[in-house]
Amino acid sequence: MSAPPSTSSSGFNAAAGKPATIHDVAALSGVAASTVSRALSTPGRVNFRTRARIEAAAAELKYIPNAQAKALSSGRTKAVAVLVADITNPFYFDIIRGTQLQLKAAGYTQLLVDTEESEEVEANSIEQMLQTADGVILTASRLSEEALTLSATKMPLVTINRQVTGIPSVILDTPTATNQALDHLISLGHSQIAYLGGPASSNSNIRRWEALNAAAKERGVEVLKLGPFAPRTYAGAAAADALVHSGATAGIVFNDLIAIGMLQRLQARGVRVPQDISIVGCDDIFGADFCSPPLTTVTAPVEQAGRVAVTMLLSQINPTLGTLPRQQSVLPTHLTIRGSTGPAAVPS
Amino acid sequence: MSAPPSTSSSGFNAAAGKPATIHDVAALSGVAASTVSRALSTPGRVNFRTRARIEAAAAELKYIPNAQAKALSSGRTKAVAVLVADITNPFYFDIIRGTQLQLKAAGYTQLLVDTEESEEVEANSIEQMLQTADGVILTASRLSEEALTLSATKMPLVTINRQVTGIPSVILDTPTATNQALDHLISLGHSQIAYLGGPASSNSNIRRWEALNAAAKERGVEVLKLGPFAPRTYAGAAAADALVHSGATAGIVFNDLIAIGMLQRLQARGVRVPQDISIVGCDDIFGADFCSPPLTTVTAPVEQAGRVAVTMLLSQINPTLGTLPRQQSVLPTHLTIRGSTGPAAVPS
DNA sequence: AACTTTTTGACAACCGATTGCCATTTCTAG
DNA sequence: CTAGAAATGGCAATCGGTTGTCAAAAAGTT
Repeated sequence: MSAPPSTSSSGFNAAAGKPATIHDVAALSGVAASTVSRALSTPGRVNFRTRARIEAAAAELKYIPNAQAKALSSGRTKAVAVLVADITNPFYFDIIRGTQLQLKAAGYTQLLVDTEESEEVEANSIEQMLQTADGVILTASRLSEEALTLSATKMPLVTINRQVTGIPSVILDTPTATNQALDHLISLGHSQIAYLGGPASSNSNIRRWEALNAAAKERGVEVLKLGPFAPRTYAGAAAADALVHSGATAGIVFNDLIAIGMLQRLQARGVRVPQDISIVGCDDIFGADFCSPPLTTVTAPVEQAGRVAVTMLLSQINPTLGTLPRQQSVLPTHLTIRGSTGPAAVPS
Repeated sequence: MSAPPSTSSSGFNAAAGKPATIHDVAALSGVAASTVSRALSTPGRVNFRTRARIEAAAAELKYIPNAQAKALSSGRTKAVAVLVADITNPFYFDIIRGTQLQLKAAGYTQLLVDTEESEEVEANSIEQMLQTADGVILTASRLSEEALTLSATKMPLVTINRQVTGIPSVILDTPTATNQALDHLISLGHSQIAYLGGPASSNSNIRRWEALNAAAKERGVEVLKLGPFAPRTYAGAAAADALVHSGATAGIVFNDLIAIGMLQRLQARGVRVPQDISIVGCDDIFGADFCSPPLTTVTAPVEQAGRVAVTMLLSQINPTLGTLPRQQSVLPTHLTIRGSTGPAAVPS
């Protein structure tokens, strides 16, 4: 049957350059629009032969379902928002990479949102995403427990590095490895150790310091707390100066960004690493392995954290698979020893 | 007036936990839904007092317009897709950062898409985005000129580092600075110079090599072409070996990723940089300043490229402002000299 | 005061799907 | 051969807005 150039009411093919709609497909295959919808989504709901016809028509017209219309009528957007505090930070890039990969594999779109380290922007973004996304992944949330719990009742939510009862979360277990770092330094003979802290509002920072402090007490050494420092390389200068001034021979740093900045500053000041001072970073970001000296750091599976978060979120969004969605996932970390740590300087 | 607990037809307030709609706002302020729509979008179209009432009602109900519905009826999604070839590459992160910042400032959402270095995935993604986004930014497109031109007729498009007549583009003028790099090396006494190329399908790679080759001829030196190498640090090992084997005393490398990988490999092999071999990178990515030795490289305003691309795209999407949208924007780059280049080794 | 011009707001038709409900048709079984 | 179940496809309402059209109201003119 060749298509007659019908001058009838509404042309069923995309005469204009406009993309084909479900109605075009319906017209071409001689069924109702609803049937097309069912054929394409509910496999068993439509006759085998009919479906074949419809699929052929869809292919011919290069039909691509309109995401907006789909979202409006179904309530599902097939999009997930990933909120990061600061897109400038390489740490988040690894997370984004992980979420992107996993979301794409599941056919979801990633909405990247920068909350600019602001609690307010974060809250607004979540509110906004309520309608725009099927779920949200919060990396290093600044929100209060109450606010988070409330948000979690409104939509699927997964946090990374933020633990709140009742909210699924992915935790990078850095405290454990930070304690390893402490042991590492102690075994190298260090006794004056400092912790160079990150933002006061950072949950990871608090957890890490508490674990470190407790571990230090256990081992009978004292750990000095310095900071807070902004999680940027340039803050490393201040951190380095503070460390030198404190008299400690080793520093455990909130993250690699600051640690790398410290390395540069120490070098500029003529302080040798690790001969004069040892430095331990955290995260093992891009660059930690090739800075000078290569950074001893706590390696965390950051990208994997992003992937796991997506998996948990999706199982929350589509609870079909019988398996109960995991509520929590703790990812192990480990200490990677490179060149920035060494034996404590012998007091001359 | 206190709100009576009316049992009338449809409750106008969000009795359930559902977000308020335009109808709720309309009911609460006693006007039609269309009036609410106009009050909120077309400022002068609605009476001052009425608008105030509506805005108050909207605020009270915490009304947030539904993005999907808006998109469906208006045809505009307020979203822009940014296609990157490989989200793993730090280079793209700088672009993403730039686009994110600028898009957010304009109230647009960024849809991040990884095309996995595949022409097909890229083509599909564009097709998909036709309905989902108001415009697309293509970073380092792999598509043919015809395909690009065709796509550009269907929706607003801006390319980065890809020049096709008729399509607005942002070009990072690396060739010019690469030639500076050549002069730099020549002035240091190098005469055996190699270009370590990137992916054969990369447009930047081709442009850069052509410029370099032409410049070399002008200056009467010979530049050897090696590669292609994948734009990854691990490819640096092969690149380094190839460079050493070639006998050249200096290498101009496709990008910093490879260059940094080379630095590591050369160090492992005991080849000193810059004493034995000089290396020039490209892009000045995160890490180029603190690797060992710090990398001499072509600094490109990558983040700015992202921002400019967004600006150009938006002026294409909203041609209101009278000014003609710029068709092309060439961003200057410069050579940043650090520690990886030095005088040519005197043949012993 | 009568008439024209401008504002302002409501009605209703989309946008492109999904989905509950119902009418056929087909298959199975009694 | 027919009643009843299962499979199949269509109608129409709905999602939450936008926007063209038009009537009513307000303002301005003479």
